[in-house]
Amino acid sequence: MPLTANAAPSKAQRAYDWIKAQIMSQAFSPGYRLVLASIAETLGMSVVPVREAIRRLEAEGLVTFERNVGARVSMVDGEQYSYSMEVLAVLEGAATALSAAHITAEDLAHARELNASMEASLKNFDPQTFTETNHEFHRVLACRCPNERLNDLVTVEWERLNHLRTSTFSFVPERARASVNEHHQILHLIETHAPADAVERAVRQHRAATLRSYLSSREEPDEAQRHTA
Amino acid sequence: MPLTANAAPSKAQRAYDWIKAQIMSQAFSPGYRLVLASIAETLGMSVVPVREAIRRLEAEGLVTFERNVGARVSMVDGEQYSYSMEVLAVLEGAATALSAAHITAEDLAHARELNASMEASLKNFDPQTFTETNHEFHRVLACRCPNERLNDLVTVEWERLNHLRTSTFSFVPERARASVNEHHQILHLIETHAPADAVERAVRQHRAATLRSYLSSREEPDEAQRHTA
DNA sequence: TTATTCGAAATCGTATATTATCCCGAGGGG
DNA sequence: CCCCTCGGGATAATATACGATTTCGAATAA
Repeated sequence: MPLTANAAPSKAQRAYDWIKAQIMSQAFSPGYRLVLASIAETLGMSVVPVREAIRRLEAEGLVTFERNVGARVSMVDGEQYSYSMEVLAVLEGAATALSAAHITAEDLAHARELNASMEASLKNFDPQTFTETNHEFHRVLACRCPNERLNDLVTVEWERLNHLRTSTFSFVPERARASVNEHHQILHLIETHAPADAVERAVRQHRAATLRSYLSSREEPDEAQRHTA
Repeated sequence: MPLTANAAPSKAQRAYDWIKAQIMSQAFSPGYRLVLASIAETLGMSVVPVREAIRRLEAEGLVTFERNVGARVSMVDGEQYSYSMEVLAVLEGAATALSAAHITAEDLAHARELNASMEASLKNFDPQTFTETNHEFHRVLACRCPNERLNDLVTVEWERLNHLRTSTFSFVPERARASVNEHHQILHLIETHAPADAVERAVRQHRAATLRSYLSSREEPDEAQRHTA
């Protein structure tokens, strides 16, 4: 029996986890060049496991790869951001609808608590915290979805959006209040056992509204700059 | 300029393409053990590119990996098959709805032709061909969807289902006729510029119906065996 | 007979070494 | 002054080598 009952995750796995963490924490921001040798040295391993880790991240869409040039953290331009938001609207809507029937009273209480916390933080608004709590809120509502595959896809899409600090609420703080109110409505629908497609519509429109806020906010900066300029 | 205008796709890429092709063509069927060294030898390369290829396939869910043991083509049990079908219903519904507004007359004609071909092949029914044409039909309807990310996800999910020859029509040939009829309805909705959510509902229910046929067909074999036993 | 231990074969995991490719700057024509 | 060509440095791509782990069968003891 290998006494390594501890862990010994493979180096490839460690590399994967580490790089992903760096990306999520914005230590590696979009466009950052991932140099195999230097990452390998930092982690005290050879380049082989690092390459494998990067391949996996590539397949997940977190990094882009160019032959003979190397990998970099994916740039997600406004267009791709919109695409991912749209996809997330669809996936999360479906996942939440499927989850609704299995939501427990504790889940609802937890979600309510999270939403209350978001409501409370509307003054002293911190986009970072707000976004995280928002994520947690939706995760709680969707987590009872029995379709594991769907859950995975929701997670991947969240991560894809999250690695941009672009989290919409940084751009559109005004959207936060409306968001909290829509959360109330979604909770109400679930609590009253509304039809699944009503839940789905509500969640999808909730996210679609967030996307619209983001998109219209990309127009205004031009004007704002024109004022200050 | 490198006169290698030819191609020279990287070996890692070649390995990826080759393995994926083997899986899709059922040369490597679910559960097949992917041995690095033998694949490397077959392709005339070392194991390193093969490992990278497998890591990418792993991230896509086509193969599963176990530490110190190796990779094998993913087994997709009935449950996972259902999950993927459900996900595909959601994704394809959304993609087709978004695509509908941009569908050209040629696209419609092409789709109609494909459906006619499916209808014609109802006698001399060949599940394999029918499934392929069915795939092509839906691809044509969804391909104008401007959301690239959504298109990618639809493709991945299709591939995930496809590498099982389980293609539902092998189990439930009776479903084929109903399927063709539903295709007519979907075409009609798109042609008459029905609202996007009507198209989405139609496509989703179309696939959900296929899934139901599959699920109920998994009950009957027991009875059939009881008769013959 | 059955359970257990030992060991060899197969295969994976990782490091190191070698080759190929790209990027960029310096130097030579036009 | 600008364009082209030619190296050198950085880095990726691949090969080879070796150590580590699992697997499985055979030999042995209960």
